[in-house]
Amino acid sequence: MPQAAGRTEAAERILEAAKHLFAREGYGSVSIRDIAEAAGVSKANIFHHFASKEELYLETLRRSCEAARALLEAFREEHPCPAHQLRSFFRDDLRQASDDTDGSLLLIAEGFNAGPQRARALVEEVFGADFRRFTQVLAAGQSSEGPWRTDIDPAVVATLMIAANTFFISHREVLRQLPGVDFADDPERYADHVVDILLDGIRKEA
Amino acid sequence: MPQAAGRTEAAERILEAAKHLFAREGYGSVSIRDIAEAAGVSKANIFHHFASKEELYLETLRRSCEAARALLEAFREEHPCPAHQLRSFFRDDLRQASDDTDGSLLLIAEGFNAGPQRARALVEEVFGADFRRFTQVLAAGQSSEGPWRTDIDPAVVATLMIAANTFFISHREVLRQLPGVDFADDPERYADHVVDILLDGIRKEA
DNA sequence: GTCTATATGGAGATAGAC
DNA sequence: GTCTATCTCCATATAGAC
Repeated sequence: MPQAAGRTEAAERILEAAKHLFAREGYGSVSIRDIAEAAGVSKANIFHHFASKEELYLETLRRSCEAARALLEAFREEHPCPAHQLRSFFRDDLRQASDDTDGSLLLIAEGFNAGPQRARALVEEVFGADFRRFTQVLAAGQSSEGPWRTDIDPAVVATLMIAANTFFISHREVLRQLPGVDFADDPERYADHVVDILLDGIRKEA
Repeated sequence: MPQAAGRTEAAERILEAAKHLFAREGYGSVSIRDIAEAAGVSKANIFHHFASKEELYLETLRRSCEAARALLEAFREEHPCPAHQLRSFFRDDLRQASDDTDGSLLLIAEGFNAGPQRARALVEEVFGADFRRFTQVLAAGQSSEGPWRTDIDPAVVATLMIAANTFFISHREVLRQLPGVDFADDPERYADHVVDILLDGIRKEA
């Protein structure tokens, strides 16, 4: 029962196991033996399907990129009110990341301290689309007669949202341990809180 | 010329090299040989000073924790206005992280997808103190007659600030590649933009 | 304290039978 | 396509001379 990209069923299991292990342990800490055991195949079988460990890793990365993009497309939904749009976008963003935690961790880890080449590729493949989505709705809200201040840099707000998402996904357990945090397992509540703050700030209306 | 904790000069060089490599490449991808070459000593010498690779890693981690805490203490400075305090705290936070990028990367990577044990230790050693600093100034600003809204959860704001810091440090190169981002190499400008948004939000004053 | 030399195991990868 | 058996190399770690 071959899968999507013409992969055999075993190859799929290998990719699944590899993705999970790479995401959780990191490339260097995962051995082919680990992956073989998790996937229920022999080591040699992995090299039959993939040229090298590096190639296997890159394939999991490619798939996670594709999945992220596909989910992003799926969530697209327009709404006239910019504030509503921002909230809906950010909720989607967190939901997508939560729906594919391993894939998200893989992408975040890949961007972690990456060099220019890898960072550029990542931005082109995933972060950039997300970022643009945010800056576009922000720019819309700032257009003439829009409801938002024009002295705020949309890039900063978009960065803040991506940072909020990234931290929530990659440091979940740290979040759980922080005193007074009761939203570590409720992405939607977290998302709403964050958007509330971004919209109106913490200062009282004069 | 022995250093602080009674370490010999070579042990210090080893720790320096290990910290840098672990921070940049990740534990699993760094070999004792790599560290030995970077430090200019033999492999055996490393095992003379440190019981194992794991122990060496843990020592770099301990030191980064200490350094982070020391820097945090050093920056402490009170100011009557909560908004000023928040800004000053967040600037300090980013400056501290920038001043010891390797140490910060080490701590962030350690928190990345950590299990409960490691996450708890990290929160007790570093993230917790930072988090508390933020929530305290927030709570102060929310006290009766304080200038801030009381319907905002201080924990969310603190999380947002730590997320903003973490992302800035660990995904710097991604930031550089994002379109319209001109603050990737200017922590203070980034910090000020972020605090401006947190204080007043992006919505126009009605 | 520092080194060279070495032990031992596991890594990534290949050969070849089925 | 899948396996067992094997190759080679490099990993962590130790022994022992200086």
